[in-house]
Amino acid sequence: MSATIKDIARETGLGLATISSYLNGGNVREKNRVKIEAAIKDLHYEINEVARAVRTNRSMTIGVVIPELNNTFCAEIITSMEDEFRKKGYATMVCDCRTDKALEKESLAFLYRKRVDGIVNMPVDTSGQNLKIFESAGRPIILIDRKIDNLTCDGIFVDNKNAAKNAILKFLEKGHRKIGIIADPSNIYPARSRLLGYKEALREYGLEPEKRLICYGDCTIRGGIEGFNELYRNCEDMTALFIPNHEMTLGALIAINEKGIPIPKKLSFAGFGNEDFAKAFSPALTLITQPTDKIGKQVAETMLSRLEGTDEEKDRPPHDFCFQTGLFAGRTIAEPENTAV
Amino acid sequence: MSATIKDIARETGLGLATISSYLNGGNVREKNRVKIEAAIKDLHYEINEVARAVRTNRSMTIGVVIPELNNTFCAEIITSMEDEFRKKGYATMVCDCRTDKALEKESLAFLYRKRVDGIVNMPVDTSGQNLKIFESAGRPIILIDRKIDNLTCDGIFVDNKNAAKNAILKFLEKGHRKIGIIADPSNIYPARSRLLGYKEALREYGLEPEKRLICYGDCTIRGGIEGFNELYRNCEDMTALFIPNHEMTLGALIAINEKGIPIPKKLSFAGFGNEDFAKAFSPALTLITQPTDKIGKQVAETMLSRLEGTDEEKDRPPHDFCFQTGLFAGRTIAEPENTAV
DNA sequence: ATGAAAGCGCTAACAA
DNA sequence: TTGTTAGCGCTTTCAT
Repeated sequence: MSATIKDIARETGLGLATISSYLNGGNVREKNRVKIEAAIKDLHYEINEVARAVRTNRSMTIGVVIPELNNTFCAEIITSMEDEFRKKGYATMVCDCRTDKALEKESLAFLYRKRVDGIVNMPVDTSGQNLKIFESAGRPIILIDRKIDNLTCDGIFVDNKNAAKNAILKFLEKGHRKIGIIADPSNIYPARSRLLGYKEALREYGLEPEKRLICYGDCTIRGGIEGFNELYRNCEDMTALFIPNHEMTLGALIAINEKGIPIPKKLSFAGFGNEDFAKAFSPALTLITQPTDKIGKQVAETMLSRLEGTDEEKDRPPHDFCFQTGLFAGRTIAEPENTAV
Repeated sequence: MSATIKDIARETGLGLATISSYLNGGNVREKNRVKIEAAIKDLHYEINEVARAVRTNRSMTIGVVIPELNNTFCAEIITSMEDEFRKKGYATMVCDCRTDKALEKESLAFLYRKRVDGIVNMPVDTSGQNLKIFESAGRPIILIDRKIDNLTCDGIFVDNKNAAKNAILKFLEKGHRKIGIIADPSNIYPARSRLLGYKEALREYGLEPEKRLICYGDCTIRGGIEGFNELYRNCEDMTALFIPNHEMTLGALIAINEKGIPIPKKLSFAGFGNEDFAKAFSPALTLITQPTDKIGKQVAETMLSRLEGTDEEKDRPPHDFCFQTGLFAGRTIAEPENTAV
């Protein structure tokens, strides 16, 4: 259907190697360059990157497996890195595994069959088993947000412990002592860190974390709703609430509205999200923001240096990058109603 | 690096054709099937779809070009269709063109070079020029949300006129007469339709649309903020506001909050978005919801029938699908403060 | 059912 | 600089 370099060769009377050389930026006699360009235009020739890929063993594609595309954090990161990848000629194949381990495994295998040059993964399964095949094939792996042991790969993380700690300290400074949290139950890196930050902040104020104030929810809107309801049932004295995840933040807000609890009058609130989201609320939400754009760019930069860098860059030992979060100070943290306990 | 069918052939003592036949579901003697499967496991063989693609001239990839991934409407549709495509073995390559015509053109060419089997586009440029190459290569094109003339392709749309009309009728029923709208200025299909719905609803109530109540904003958060500010400046008597786009809805809410205008006491409000978003607000927002999941599934189904359907399905004349929107009835539409004009 | 061989569109080594 | 040729990993006739 479409024209091939053979067609160009025939039309120009030149050999294949000359055309190929031209296409790859090699030196071609001026006279021939003109001829080739005319033929390309004439035949609407566009290079076939699939054929090139089979020959060079480089597909110029990057695979990405994430738990939910429908998740601002993921979508923002992808937007940012896809841009960088495309600029360098790489297409991005994104698989949304719906936070399902089996689907994640399948997606990874699927992308391997597509021979992606590198893989970016925000892993649900942290055994690393499904990524081994990329490791043995020498294809770079970049992890986002979650660590995996025994796997040679770079990682891009957020200082979740500090993020949570700072938010809780804000509450404590205002006089709150009964601070609820809906934590992520999974044994993954950011989940543990966030809970750790919560506990550390409390201990700095000489408080021991209370089990009943810590409740668990999967990182979905539904998880946020159910988590809040559970917390509300068990802790009538809770004066502040922290939600360390964007989707659950949305869920908790839904549940809080359903119960008609006024924020921050009856309950102070801090969650995860971005600034625009925070400002759309009245009063504006106090939210921890994640530098998604930076994360995406760092993922791309790291991947590209593994793929196209100098030998020294390629062989550099695995490196972890860690970004600090921001805090958008809205108006949802007030003093508790009864400071006199 | 990775094993090839040659390795399998050597290990089993069989010919290439037999292995290939096995991989493609052909008949293989039981004894050989066992041998092949053992070798595959032994060598960690995974089929190389790039090589297969160059041979079959089918890359098993679908290209998608959208104006913004960071846009719930787009992200939800992609999530839904990517799922369907992957189930059938197709990977999805998404390019976010940042609502930039030049970048869209480049993305389309980029994906053509990757030889995607079909292209899904929510076009920024509605000239259709950039899609012609897919048309002549016989690769199916599916348009989302916006029409293009003189292009043989299917389209999946939303009944925007009705959506807008219904929202405006809600306002009118409550007694509102000064209803503002922040419209999309572009001359594209859904933009025009939404404005048309606005006007139709007013005329049904014997009202002539007032120019000063119609303001324009590009479909971004910033556009929503600026649009509202302009409207607010020019129309102090406005009692209701309709925003026919999700991003601008967020922007308008931000601007409204900044001015401290209480909703719905001083201003009734309706916008675009999804139910979870609506319920997170207090009071819950009245929003028009779009059936993104259905849209995504329809895109995939239509594409797959063009790609793998019977000859009759492949040659069926272009078809437009149109979905109805929903209306989530929140509590942001109240009676205007001064019904007695 | 299986094997031999050609070829998809391209790159790369070698010669000229 | 350019042309010839081989071959990337696979599928696909065509024999057998």
